[in-house]
Amino acid sequence: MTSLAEENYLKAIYALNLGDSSASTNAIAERLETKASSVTDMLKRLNEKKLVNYLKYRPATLTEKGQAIAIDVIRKHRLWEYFLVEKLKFGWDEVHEIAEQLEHIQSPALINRLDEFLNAPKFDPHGDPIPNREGKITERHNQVLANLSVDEFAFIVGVKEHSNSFLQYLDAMQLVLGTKIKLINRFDYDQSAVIELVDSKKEITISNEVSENLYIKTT
Amino acid sequence: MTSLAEENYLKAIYALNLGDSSASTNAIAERLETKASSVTDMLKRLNEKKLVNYLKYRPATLTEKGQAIAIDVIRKHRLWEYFLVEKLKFGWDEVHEIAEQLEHIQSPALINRLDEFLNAPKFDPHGDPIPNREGKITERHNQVLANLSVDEFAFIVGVKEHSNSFLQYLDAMQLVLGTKIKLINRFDYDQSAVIELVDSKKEITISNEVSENLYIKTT
DNA sequence: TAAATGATTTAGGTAGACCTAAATATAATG
DNA sequence: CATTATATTTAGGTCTACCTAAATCATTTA
Ligand SMILES: [Mn+2]
Ligand SMILES: [Mn+2]
Ligand SMILES: [Mn+2]
Ligand SMILES: [Mn+2]
Repeated sequence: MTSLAEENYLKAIYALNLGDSSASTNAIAERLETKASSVTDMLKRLNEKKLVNYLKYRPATLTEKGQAIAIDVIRKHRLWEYFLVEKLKFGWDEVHEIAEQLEHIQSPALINRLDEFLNAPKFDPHGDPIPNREGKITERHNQVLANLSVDEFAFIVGVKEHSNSFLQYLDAMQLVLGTKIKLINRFDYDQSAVIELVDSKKEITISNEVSENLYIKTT
Repeated sequence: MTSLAEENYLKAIYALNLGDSSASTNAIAERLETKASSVTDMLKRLNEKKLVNYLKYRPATLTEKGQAIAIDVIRKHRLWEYFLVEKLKFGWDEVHEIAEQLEHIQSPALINRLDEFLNAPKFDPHGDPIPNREGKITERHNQVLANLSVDEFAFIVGVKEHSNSFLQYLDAMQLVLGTKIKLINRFDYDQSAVIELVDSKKEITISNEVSENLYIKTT
C-alpha cells in the first residue's frame, strides 16, 4: 500500500514537526538526502493519497492516516533496534542502518509477535520511546545534562544525537544508558563539566556539546 | 548492489534449474507471476551485470556470482523462517510470505548473528536445508513417502509441496516433521495409503498426492 | 518441407522515484 | 517599496520494472 520511499517521507515529516520545525520542501530534502524537486514530486503524490496535507509553497503536514503510518514505521524501527541489541548482541552504534531496512517489512502479525517476544519494551537502545500497538507514544521531554546543577544526581536515559561517533564516544567513556552520575563542576569558560560516575566512582570531564546531547532523569 | 526484483529472478532461475527444468523465459515468468516480455527485459540486464548467462531464445543459467547471490537469498529466507517459527511461534504455514520480504534485507552481519542466535540450524521449518555461511547446501534428495514399502518405518523430514493448504492439512492430520510412521497398506486402486503414527498408534489414510509430497527418511 | 503453433523478443507505453536546469514565488533587505 | 536572495516548483530527462500488442523465431505437425 505504501512504498518504502513514501514511508521515509512520512517519517521525515513527522520528525521535523516533532522538532518544531516545519516540514518545508528543503528541510525534507536535506533529511532524506534528496533534491527539493524530488520532494515536490512526492508531496504531490502523498497529497493525492491523502497522507499529507500539501499546498504549493507551504510546508507539509501529516493527515491522521499519514501520521498513523509514520508512527507505525517508527514503532517497527525501534522494536527491531531493541531486538538487534538485546537478542543479537549488536552495539547501539550498529543497529540504525539495519533497522532502516527492517522498518519497512509489512506484516502486522510479525510486529505484534516480535513485541511479545521482546516483552513489549518501552524504550529502544537509544532511550527513545517505542510507540505501542495503538500508536500511542509518550514522548518524554527529558532534561538534558546541560541543565543539571552542580552536586545534583541523575541517570542517563537517552541520547539526543544519534551519530555513530557520539555513541562510540559514550561507550568509550562508559556513559551508557542507566548510568548514575553526579555533576561535580561546570566551568564558566566553555561549559565543560566534570561528572562522577557514581557506581565506579570515576570522574570524567565532558564538553558542553556532550552535555547538550545526553538526556537525563534527575533522581 | 542487487535489487529486490533482481534477487527474485536469480532465485527463480536457481529453483528451476534445481528442479531440472530449464529457466526459459516463460517458466521464469510463470514463477514470478509476471509477463514473458518483462522477463526478457530483466534477463538482458542481469546478463549485462554478469549474474546470468543469457543468449536470445535460449534458457538462462546463473553465473558463479549469480548463483552465490541466489543461495545467499535462500539462506536468508530459510533462516528467517526458522526464526519466525522457533522464536516468534508462527505456524509453518504462516512464514513464507514474511520471509519473502525479510530475505532481501542487506546486512551480512545481521544474518551471521541471526544464525548464531539460532544455533546455526541445518533445516528450515519445511525440512529444506539451510545453506551455510560459505554458501554450501547439502541438497538432500530424499525419498518420498510414495516410495516406502508396506511394513517399513520412516520419519517425516520435509515437504515437497509448500502450499498453505497442504501444510494445514498436515497439521490437522498430525503429520508434522519428525513424526515416525509405518506404512500399513497401500491400495492398488488409487495408491492411497494407510499409515500408522507410531507414537500415538493412530492409523490414518492418505491420498497418493499426499504420499508424493512428503519427504521421508527410512529408519 | 511448408504451415501452423507456441515461445520469445521487440516496439512502444506507464508509473515511481529520482535528477539538472530554468522559471517563478516568497522572504529578506536596503 | 523595489531589489536581491532564497525557496519552491516546473520542465524535461533517466532508470527500473513493469505492461500490451505486434513481430519474429523455433519447433511441431501434417
Ligand atoms: Mn535508529
Ligand atoms: Mn533508536
Ligand atoms: Mn518459504
Ligand atoms: Mn521453507
